[in-house]
Amino acid sequence: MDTATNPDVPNVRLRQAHALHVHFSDTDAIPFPTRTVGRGDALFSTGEPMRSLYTVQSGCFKSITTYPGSDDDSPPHLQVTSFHLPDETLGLDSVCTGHHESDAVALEASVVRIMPVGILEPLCREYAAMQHELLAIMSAEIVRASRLALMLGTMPARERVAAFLLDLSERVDTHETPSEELVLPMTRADIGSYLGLELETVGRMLSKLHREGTIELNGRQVRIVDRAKLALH
Amino acid sequence: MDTATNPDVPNVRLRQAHALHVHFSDTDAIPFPTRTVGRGDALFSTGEPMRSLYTVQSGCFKSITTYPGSDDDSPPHLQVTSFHLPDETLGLDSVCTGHHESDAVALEASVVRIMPVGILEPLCREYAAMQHELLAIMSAEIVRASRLALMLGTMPARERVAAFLLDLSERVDTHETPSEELVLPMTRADIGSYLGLELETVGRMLSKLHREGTIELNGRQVRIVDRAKLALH
DNA sequence: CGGGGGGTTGAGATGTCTCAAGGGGTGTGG
DNA sequence: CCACACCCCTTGAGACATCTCAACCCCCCG
Repeated sequence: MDTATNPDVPNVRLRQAHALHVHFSDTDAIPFPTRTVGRGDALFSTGEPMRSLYTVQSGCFKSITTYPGSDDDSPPHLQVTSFHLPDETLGLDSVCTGHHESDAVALEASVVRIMPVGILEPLCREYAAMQHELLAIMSAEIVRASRLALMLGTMPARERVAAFLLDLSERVDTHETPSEELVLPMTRADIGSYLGLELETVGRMLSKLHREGTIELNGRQVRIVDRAKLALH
Repeated sequence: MDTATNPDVPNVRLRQAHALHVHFSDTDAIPFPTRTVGRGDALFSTGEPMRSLYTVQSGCFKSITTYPGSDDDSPPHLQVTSFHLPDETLGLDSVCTGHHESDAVALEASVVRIMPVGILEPLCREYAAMQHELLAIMSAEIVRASRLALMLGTMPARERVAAFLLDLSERVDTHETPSEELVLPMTRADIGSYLGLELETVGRMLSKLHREGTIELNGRQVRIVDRAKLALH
């Protein structure tokens, strides 16, 4: 069942073992409809019945999970659980209950491809490769979420921010080589929520990395100067 | 695609929306082989090729994820990413790469049912309900991992321990009603690793809950006295 | 020109970690 | 049967990282 070698399943494209993002290569040919979402608008919201899976074509999204406050009047916990760049799939957390378990909000004007489940599941039953792809995507998502949990559980703030930058830079690469130049589409608060830090802490760590010469920093513009040092702590 | 109402998919059994654990009800009838694992032994280890999925029949496992240390000589990060009680499924993180991404270690003498993927995938293609179950289980796992990440990112130590106890008590219930009495099969260090805390902190929080009368505590024996108060912080 | 969102930086409060000591089981070998 | 070692757990005290609160800046937009 090795996706790299199994001749029965040639179409799973793992972007990078590291980044753990995949997309449906088979579906590229199928003329699924698209939808445009404005900055700050929700593609879907928690509790809505799931109708489709979505693949980002352009733009960027954040997924927000709500956890009911311990008591009724206390504010519920909120957290950004993932960011979704082009070619990545949204909505996988909803398969188990049939309802979305998170909000998907566009960080900028974005376009998604809509893959209705009514079409997807029969397709999967018919084509082994397709079924395997869907399973692989979901499995990758499990690993991704576990990695995040691990990071939140074990790494200090500085390493979290560094790892975040590295992960992002590897995911935005359109060519084979990761790009050193990136523009963060999200706020410090979004990053902090994702990393389990306060926005001030995120800012401080970015500033520190800047002062040390590991990155260049200008608002949301980041340039990775010393990738090795970034990975090395 | 609502698992509760869709007549095409009657067999998904969600134990509780909260616990987010499911099992293959269809496969109960199939005489899959079993395997016995001794306390402390690994059911599988990171990097091994995946051959099967496993369902716990009796006993308990922990999944350990390894994250390579930032530099080569520093010790790698380790974290317990989940515990697996009877009826729960192990090995789902390996579908994407075809290799196990974690170690599964028995916390006590345990028995698992072995479901070879070579049998499982064709089965899924043939039976819509089966396919849907597998997808639902994996999706549930995504939500579970995201919840864990959320908890690690936002909750203070005390709430983490409380949530852990509640989650466990809901998962061990063999009857309809959650049991107030539970025996923790794992060490404080295991719990701490899972919750992103040090073992001393876990112990202190348990002691504090005990002093407040929220739980009774005697080593690994826990009795939930005031479930409401436990949930309420 | 005023307002609001996003970002930076500082200083004190606080929660968790670290280090350390000691107690209770259990298994093993003398 | 005892002695010892080892593992697990508990508790304390100080160190440290991050959070909290606050002030200020910039920029964009109405």
